[in-house]
Amino acid sequence: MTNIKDIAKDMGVSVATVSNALTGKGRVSSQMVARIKTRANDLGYRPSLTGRALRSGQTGILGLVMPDLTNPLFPRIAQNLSIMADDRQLGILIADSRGNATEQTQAIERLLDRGVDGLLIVPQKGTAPGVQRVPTAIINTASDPDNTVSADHAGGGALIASHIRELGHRDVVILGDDRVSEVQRDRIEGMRLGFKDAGSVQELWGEEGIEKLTLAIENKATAILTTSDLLALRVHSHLTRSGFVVPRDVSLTGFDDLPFATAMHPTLTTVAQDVEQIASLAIERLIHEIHGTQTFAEPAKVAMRLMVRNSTSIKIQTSKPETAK
Amino acid sequence: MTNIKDIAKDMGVSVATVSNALTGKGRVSSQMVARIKTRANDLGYRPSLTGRALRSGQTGILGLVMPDLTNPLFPRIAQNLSIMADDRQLGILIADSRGNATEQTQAIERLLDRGVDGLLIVPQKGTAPGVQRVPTAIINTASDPDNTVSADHAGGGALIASHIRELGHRDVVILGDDRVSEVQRDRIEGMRLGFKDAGSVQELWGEEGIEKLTLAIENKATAILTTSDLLALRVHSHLTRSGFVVPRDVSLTGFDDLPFATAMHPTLTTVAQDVEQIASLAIERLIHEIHGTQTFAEPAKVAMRLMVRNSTSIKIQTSKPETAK
DNA sequence: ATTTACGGATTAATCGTTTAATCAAATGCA
DNA sequence: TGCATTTGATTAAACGATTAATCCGTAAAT
Repeated sequence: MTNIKDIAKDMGVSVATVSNALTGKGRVSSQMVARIKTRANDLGYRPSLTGRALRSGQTGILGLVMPDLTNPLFPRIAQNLSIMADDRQLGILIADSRGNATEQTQAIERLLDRGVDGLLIVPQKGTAPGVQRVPTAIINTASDPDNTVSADHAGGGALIASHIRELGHRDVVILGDDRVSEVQRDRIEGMRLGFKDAGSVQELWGEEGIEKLTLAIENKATAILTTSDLLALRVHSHLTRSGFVVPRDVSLTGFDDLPFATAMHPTLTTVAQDVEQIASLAIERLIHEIHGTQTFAEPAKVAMRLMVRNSTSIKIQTSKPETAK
Repeated sequence: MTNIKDIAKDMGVSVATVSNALTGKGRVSSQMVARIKTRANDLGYRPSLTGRALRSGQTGILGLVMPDLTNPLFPRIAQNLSIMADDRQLGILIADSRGNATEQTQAIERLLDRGVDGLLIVPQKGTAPGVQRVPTAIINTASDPDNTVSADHAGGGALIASHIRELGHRDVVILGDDRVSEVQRDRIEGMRLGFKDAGSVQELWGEEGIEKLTLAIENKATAILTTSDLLALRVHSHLTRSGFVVPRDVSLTGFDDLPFATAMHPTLTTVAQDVEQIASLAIERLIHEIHGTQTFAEPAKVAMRLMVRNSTSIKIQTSKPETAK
C-alpha cells in the first residue's frame, strides 16, 4: 500500500505538501497540486482512513442498532441507510440487540468502543435508549424521545380506517398480536380515530382473537383491520379454511406492505412505511448533529402510504354470513 | 475519554508498562498488573480501537457485501454473522452491491478502503468476484470458486423431490422464475436427480409457467415443485382462484422457508437453509485465513433441511382434475 | 569481589494522517 | 533601495496504541 510518505519521497517534497495538495487545504501552488494528484493516482494511493480517524477523532462510521435483524423491515431500512450513507462517504456497522434491553445497551457500547461518529437506533419494544456519547437518531418508535424519526403509525391506522369506512363498512374488528408493542398500540389508536363514531369497533388480540373472528363475522362484522401483514396472512388462511371469501364476505387489511403482500390472493390492501424517507431523514438529522450544524428537538413523523389492493371491497348489503358458512 | 497516557500519568508509570499490563505482554510484576487493571477500570478506560488499528494494521472489522439487502435471506444471514462476529470481537460493515457487477466491485472497494480485515461476499447472480487483497469467504453461490460456503441447493432439491416421490407422486411440474440464477438452476438440477426415472417431469418458467399450471394438472400432474417460497405462494393463490385445493388436488412445495411459510394455509412444505451453519462456517474459515492458520481450497456445502408441512400429501388415486374444476 | 543473568521497568520509534508554526523566497509598496 | 506582505513550501507535533531496544538494580554464579 502506498502512503503519503511514499508519494512525498517519490516526488521530493514533504508529506505536508502532499497532504495539503490532496485535501485542498493549506497553501500549495496549483501546478504542484496537479502533479501530486496525478502521481498519487498513478501510484494507486488510497488514504488510510484509520490514520485519518486517529488524527481527526472521526471514523466516518455510523452504528446501526436493530432490535432484531430478522425484523421484516430491516432489509429495507438497512438498504436505504446503506445507500444514503455511502453517498456521504460513511460506513455502516451493524449490531443486533437480540431481544432485550441489556443486550441493546451492550450493542451500543460495542459500537461506541469502535468509535462510531453517530448512532442509528431502532429501539427494543418498550425501551428508550437514553442520550449517548455521540449524536443519535432514533428510528421508528411510537411515542418518542427527542430526535426520533418514525413512520406515522397512527396516521397509517387512520388511513386504513378511512378507506374501510369509505367502502361503507360500519362494523369492524381490529386485530393485534402484541399488546406490548407501542407501535401496534399507536396503529390501533389511529384506526379508532379514523373510524370514529362511524360504526362499531371490536378489538381482539392474538391467536384467541383469530379464533373469535368467525363469531364476529356472524355478528355482522364486515371488515378486519390487522396490525401487520403477517397477521393478515394468517387471518386470511383461517378465514379461507372457515369458508369465508375475502373480500366478498369480509374485507381484510394488513400493515407494512411486506414483499408477499402482492403474492397473496387476493393481493393485500395495506399501508406502507416510506422507509426511504425515514432513512433519509434519520441520516440527514444525524449528520447535522454530528457536524453541529443543527440540533433537533421535534420528532419527525413520516406519512404512511395507503396501498389499496384486492382484499378490500365495498360492503355488500346482501352478503349474509350464513351464505358463507 | 481516558487513554493509556492518562493512566500512566495518574499512576506515575510509563505508558509502555500500562500497555503491557493491560494486554498481558512484556514483563510487568503481577502487583503492578493488578493495580493498573483496577485503576484502568475505575477510570473507565476503553482502548482506542483506532489507535490499535493504526499500529497493528488490523481493524477488527469484516465487510459484508450483499447483492441486494432486501433479499429475504439477508436478515438471517446478517443476524447470524453479526452474532458470531461479535463473539469474536469483530465488527461488521455492510455494503449493498445494488444489482450489478460494477457496483459490487465498488462496494468491495469501499470496504477495502476502510481497511476491513476480511470480506464476506454474497455475489451477484452470475458474477464471481475474483481474489481480493484480503481474505475472502464467498457465501451461497451455486457453482463455486474456492473458499465458498453455500447451502447445498442441489441437495435441497433432491430432498424435496424424494419427499414428493415417497408420497407416491409420479407426474410433477418443476417451476422456476429466474433462468439466470445459478442457484435456481442448481435447485432444479437436484430436483431432477432426486426424482430420476420415477415418473415424468415437466419444467416451466415464470408467469407464463404459472398460466400453464392448470393445463398441466389436467394432464395428470399431481405435484408442483417451485424454486422459492414466494413463487409457491403466488402459485397457491393462482390455484385457489382456479378452484384447486392444495394439497388435495395437487401438492405444492417452496424453497427457503421464509417467515410466511407457516402463516399460509396450508402451511408450506419447503426446504430451509441452515443459515446459522453457513454463517458460522463462513466466519470460521475467514478467521482462519485472516490469521493464516489455514487456507481452504474445497468449497463447503451445507445440507438443507426438509420442512414437511401441510401443502404436500400422498397422491390420492381417486382425485380427478375434473372434480376440482 | 567481579561478572553474569534476569526481573521490572522505561525510552523511543512506529503506524498514516493532519495541521499549526515556521521559514525562505518572491513580490508589493513607498 | 528598504521594509512589509504574500506565497509556497517545510518542520514537527499530535492522535492512541504497541513493541523492540535499552537501562538499572538486585541476586546468583564464579
